[in-house]
Amino acid sequence: MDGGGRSRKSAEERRLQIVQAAEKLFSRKGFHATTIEEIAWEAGVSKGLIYVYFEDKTDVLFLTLRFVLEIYEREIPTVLEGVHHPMERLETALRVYCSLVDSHRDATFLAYRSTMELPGDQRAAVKMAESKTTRILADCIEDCVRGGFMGPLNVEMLAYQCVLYCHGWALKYWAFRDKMTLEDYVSEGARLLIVPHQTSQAV
Amino acid sequence: MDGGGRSRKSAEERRLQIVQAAEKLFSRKGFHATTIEEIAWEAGVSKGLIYVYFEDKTDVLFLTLRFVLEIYEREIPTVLEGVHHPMERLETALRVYCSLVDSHRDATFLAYRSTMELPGDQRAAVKMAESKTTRILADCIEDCVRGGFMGPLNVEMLAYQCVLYCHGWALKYWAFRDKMTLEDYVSEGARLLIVPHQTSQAV
Amino acid sequence: MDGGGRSRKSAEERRLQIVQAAEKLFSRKGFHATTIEEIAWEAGVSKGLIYVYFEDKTDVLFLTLRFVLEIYEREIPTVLEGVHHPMERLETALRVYCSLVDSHRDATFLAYRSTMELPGDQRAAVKMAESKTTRILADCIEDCVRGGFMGPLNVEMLAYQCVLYCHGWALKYWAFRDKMTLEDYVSEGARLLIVPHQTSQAV
Amino acid sequence: MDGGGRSRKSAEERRLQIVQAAEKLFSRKGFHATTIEEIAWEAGVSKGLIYVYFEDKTDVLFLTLRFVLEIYEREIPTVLEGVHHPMERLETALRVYCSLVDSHRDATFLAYRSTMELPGDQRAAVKMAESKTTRILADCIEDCVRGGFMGPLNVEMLAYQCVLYCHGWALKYWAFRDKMTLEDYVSEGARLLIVPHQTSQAV
DNA sequence: AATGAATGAGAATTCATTCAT
DNA sequence: CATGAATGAATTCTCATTCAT
Repeated sequence: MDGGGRSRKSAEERRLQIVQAAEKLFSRKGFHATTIEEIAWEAGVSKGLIYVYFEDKTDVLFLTLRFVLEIYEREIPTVLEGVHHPMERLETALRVYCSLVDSHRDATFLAYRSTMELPGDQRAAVKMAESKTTRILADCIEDCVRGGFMGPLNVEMLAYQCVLYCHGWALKYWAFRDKMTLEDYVSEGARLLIVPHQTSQAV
Repeated sequence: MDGGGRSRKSAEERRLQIVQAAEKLFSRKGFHATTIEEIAWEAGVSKGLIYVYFEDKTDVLFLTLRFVLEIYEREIPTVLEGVHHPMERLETALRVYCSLVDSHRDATFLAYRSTMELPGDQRAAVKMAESKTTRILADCIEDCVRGGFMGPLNVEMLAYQCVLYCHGWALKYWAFRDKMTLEDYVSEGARLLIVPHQTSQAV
Repeated sequence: MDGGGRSRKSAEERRLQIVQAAEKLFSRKGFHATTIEEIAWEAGVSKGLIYVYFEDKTDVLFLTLRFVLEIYEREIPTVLEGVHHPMERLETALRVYCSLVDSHRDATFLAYRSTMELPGDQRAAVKMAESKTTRILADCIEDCVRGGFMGPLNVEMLAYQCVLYCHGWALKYWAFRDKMTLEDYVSEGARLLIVPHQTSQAV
Repeated sequence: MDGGGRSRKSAEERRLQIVQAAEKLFSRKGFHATTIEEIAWEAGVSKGLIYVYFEDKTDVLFLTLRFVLEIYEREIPTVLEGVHHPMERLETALRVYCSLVDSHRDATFLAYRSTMELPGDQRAAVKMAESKTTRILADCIEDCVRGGFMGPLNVEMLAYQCVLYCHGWALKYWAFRDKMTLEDYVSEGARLLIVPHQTSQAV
């Protein structure tokens, strides 16, 4: 239960170790300004080992981006588990998403800066991963609409707008940082995107 | 007024010629994947000449980004000139901005991808340039608020949201392209951001 | 005689197993294009094990070349055993040598391509091994001369010419393959090198 | 006639300069053991410049081999110009070829060692170049046959045997060097390959 | 004896930048 | 002004070899 699985787990640990070093450096300095050697140093391994666990440098980037995107995919549903009212769920999703973006501001920006460096299939995979997270928001919105809490609307599109809004906190942090807090940002987002109610509700 | 000026104007033409070549290539392939030599070819000049008009490669990038941002700064006010009603002005600004983004999708994306490649002072200058465009929108919003067409709100922030929304058309074009037209996108933006009117005030 | 010997025999088997994998790969792809890891795969052992049985990569090459050269040293005398007339022996040796070259074309070529990769002493050993095979031919020629079937001549030199001729089938196979069969090649060789008989002596 | 041509000629000079450095090093140490940096040093240019004049390292090898093969193609016909009797021409060709091989022993060996390192099309081009030289010998042989100085025979094949014989001086120099002089080698070759006369001549 | 994870020296190649003409 | 030949720092990637298990 422990001895046999160690070697396989160790490989995963290595990957994680390297990906985390890469996230740190890519986020801070960008893809091209970061060398494989620096990642190796940061991860505490040798240059050569990186090529055992990754195809090449863009593969490290790919796995790094996936790693970050998976955080969203994992964390948002976890927090949503305890929330049941559709509108509350949507607002919670937005808030959690924003707060995750805040914790991974540079990495989120990195996804925008660097996805184009990936070869076509990996680029597509990254977009797919982002779409999966967007789907979570879309589901929340759909529930709101189905429950009559929000008027009929283009669900997909609103979901993407929510995502963009959340990412905005990373993309335009330099502008927002001294104009508002994350709290303000989330509230404003809720006000703009979660078109509060509907005339139907006013009845 | 002409003889002496010709050489200066010619220098400006050279710069423009190079910057336009750079915009095309940087937009298509990214900053790092574009070589100085390619820019020289595209511009029809020699490699060496680029170093007469630019400090180094990032300087070309800087001027290229400035060049694109100046389009916004120049075009939006031009179109607004003939529009007078505050709400109409805001909506027009949004539409024009989106449609300029549409015409310069890759370059707009480029600004997000590559601003971090610039040295600190140039990076600041790019942000400043963007802020100037945002200011145009902020002024429109302010007029709406002042005229009572929109409720009291954080003008700066809404302005940035508008900008982000417009940029979103470039940033998430891969997702939007097969879900809606630019028209739809603009309309939806107007609906979300130009808070319908102040219903609360109407009661 | 068996229990203790088994491990030694096993070690020899290991060596053989690895050398045969190496022969296959070195012959096909060349020394540098073949990695130790590939040899390990082909031999069905681990990378590390190769270093138990060989000093380093060139040592594998050395043993591989020796292995191939030993085939000649072993096979030619075996076939000659049943042949007694000096001229017939010489012709047989030539034919067998050519046909062995044909069976090990790539490996024969390999010896020419790669002997220089070996350190001095191993290089000398390979040349020595080749000289031993040449000696077999030289002995045949000497017998012919001694028996008066061939005129007086530089035995050593002719022997080397015979060897070169046989190797020629591998070295210039690309040119010969569509101009003649191995049979033709052997006949022509016999005609050129086994100087018809001593016409001068017949007069 | 001089000034304008200088830049173009200079490019050819550069190539020659690099190829000669490469010939020296590749011949001495082999293709893989020679680094681009060493070639650059030897040629007195920078590493980078090599990539201006050559595609990559194998391209340097290709041009180097071609350069050597062209020596044969150029020199043999030159010497043959003054010789008219078919048999004398053939013998002269053989002697000149051997003596060129002697002057470029290592490079000739290099062709055998390294042709396989080339990509398919360049490999074919090298073989083609060698075939062209072989054709020169084949023409000589054909003239001998046509003139009745040599009996009917497989011209192509004999030509290749002559070539192989000449190359043999380089390939087996380690064996021949202390057994005979180049003169001896040539004489022996003439005796073996230029099947002196024909019964017809004895009449 | 056997494995294969880890290392790191080493090489090819690229490209921004300089400078003689 | 303009050119493009020349440079060399910087980087990715490979692979023989070691060694703990």
